[in-house]
Amino acid sequence: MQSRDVQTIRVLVDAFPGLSPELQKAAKFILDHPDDVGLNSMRKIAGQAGVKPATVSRLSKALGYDSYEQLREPFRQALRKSGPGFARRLQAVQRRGNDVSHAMFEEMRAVELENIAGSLSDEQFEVFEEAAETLCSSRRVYVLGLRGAFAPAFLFHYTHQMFGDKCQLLDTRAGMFADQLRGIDDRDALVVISFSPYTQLTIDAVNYASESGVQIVAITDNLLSPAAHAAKHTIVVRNESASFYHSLTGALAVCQCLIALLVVKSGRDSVKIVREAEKQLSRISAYW
Amino acid sequence: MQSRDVQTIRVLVDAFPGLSPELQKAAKFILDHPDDVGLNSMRKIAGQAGVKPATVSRLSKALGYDSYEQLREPFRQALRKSGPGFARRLQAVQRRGNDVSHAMFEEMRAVELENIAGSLSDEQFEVFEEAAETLCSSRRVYVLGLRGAFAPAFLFHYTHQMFGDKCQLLDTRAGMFADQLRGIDDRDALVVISFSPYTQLTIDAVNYASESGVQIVAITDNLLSPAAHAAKHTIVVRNESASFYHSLTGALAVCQCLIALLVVKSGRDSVKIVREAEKQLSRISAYW
DNA sequence: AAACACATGAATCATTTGTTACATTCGAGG
DNA sequence: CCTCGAATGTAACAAATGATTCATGTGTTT
Repeated sequence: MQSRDVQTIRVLVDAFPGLSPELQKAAKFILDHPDDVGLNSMRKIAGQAGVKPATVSRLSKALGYDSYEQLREPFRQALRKSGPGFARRLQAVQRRGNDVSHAMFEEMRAVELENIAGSLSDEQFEVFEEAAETLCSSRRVYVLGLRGAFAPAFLFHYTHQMFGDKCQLLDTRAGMFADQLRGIDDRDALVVISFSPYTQLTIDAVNYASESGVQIVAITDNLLSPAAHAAKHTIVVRNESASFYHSLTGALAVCQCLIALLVVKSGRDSVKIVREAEKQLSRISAYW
Repeated sequence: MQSRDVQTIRVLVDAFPGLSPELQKAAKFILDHPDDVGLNSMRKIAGQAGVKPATVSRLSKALGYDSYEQLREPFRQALRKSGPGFARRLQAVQRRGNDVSHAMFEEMRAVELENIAGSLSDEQFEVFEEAAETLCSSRRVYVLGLRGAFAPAFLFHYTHQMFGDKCQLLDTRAGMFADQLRGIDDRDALVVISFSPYTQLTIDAVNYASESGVQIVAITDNLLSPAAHAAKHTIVVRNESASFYHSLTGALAVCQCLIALLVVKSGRDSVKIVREAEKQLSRISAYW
């Protein structure tokens, strides 16, 4: 499962038959250990391949590259998990002279795809799992998201409320914010969604909740976020944007995902939930 | 995000509060760009982090490592796609009986990626473009989304309001719904977000707006949707879900994209908008 | 205000890295 | 046998890297 899509590999295979024995030895090692090429120095590669450093240098030229660095670069890019976003961004900026809107459109799509992939990455699955566990076993679940983060917070609450009544959405309406937190303790959980620049009120609420022993699930943009400081579980969301404000697509996806895991853990039947909800709603003629 | 399971990251987060400002700057960069740490030299890291090379060296010691190489090693291991990292990943997945959860997690990611790609498809770009044009030239922009669709509707309004004051979010609070639509005519536009099963109230509002000659931009799941019936522009959103309720990720992405195009069309400077908004917010100490 | 600890920056050092010029080896053809 | 030429090894070089030392700032305590 290595980096097979490096174009250098094709160059290597094609040129292989015409190479001298020592160069072939070096080439074979590179084909067998592409990851090492991206990570180690030329001398290390040469050592592991049982070849002199100069041979690797010569191989680079023999393949048509100017230097070992040129041969190495594609392998390093392939190692990156967060794709070549920067290069693509630069390209998009350059094209902005021609068709501003369409270039931006394409860039936004690419960025949003990376936001999703980055936010729902396998590395974070365990955190999702544990967070869902915590939320499942807690008495009440409070949800807090202000400003832009209110959108995913709202959806979390709205969806959670469809299969359970222990979720409460915190908001600032009518200045009743603090009242909503009264009586919370370590049997409760708080889902806080906050991104830089962090809202003071959110941080205050998190600190208060933390002092009350509440289990906190932070959905934020950074492990060092003040929202994550007192959190038991921190889900890091990617919120890059091609426009002027942070994207909240990743946060929304995370919320939906968390809810889905929560439903599974609670042992509820998903289909049944929808049925019930729709039946109740149609009774009050909410549907078309 | 990226390779989170590097134990160094925990060390970094734990030690962070006790670090000096410059060391924190370096530490933050490492947390934000773990891949780069594995790939680039200390001097490159320092340069990108806006810090002197010596600072990164000092950071290594401050964290308890003997050298930068020691701090770097875990990141390099995490980058390898084969080798010990792969085994560890498998182990993590196999642990406990969370196969079901993990399978669902992976499916959700895949589905959400398709939702984004499908909603922000090239075929729809023209509709985006024209819709943005309509919204840009209209007197007022009303936004309507009920139930789950309220999340993207809210974000649309919230973001729009940052660079213009002609946007109004329609909601059902206090039963004042109809009052908000009073006085609209063909100089106004309505962004309606609605998915099956369509809320009756939404459809009623669309019909009323349509009779008033309002330009309607429909963000919905189907060209035949009742919300799209009277619409001038219809953006079709993909809202597949691996769980029990429709995904709204695509709708949110669409809203963000629409706003971005709107900003471009209005000729406003994106950076300036953010500056102004942040300045105003920090003045009322909303930030941390 | 003085003294102090500490953080930061600049400069320096030894080491490592990639390249290249040169020497050596090896095999084929006269 | 010798020579030529390519392939390979060796060594030397400049550039870059990481660490360390020293000097300068910066804020705090007495």
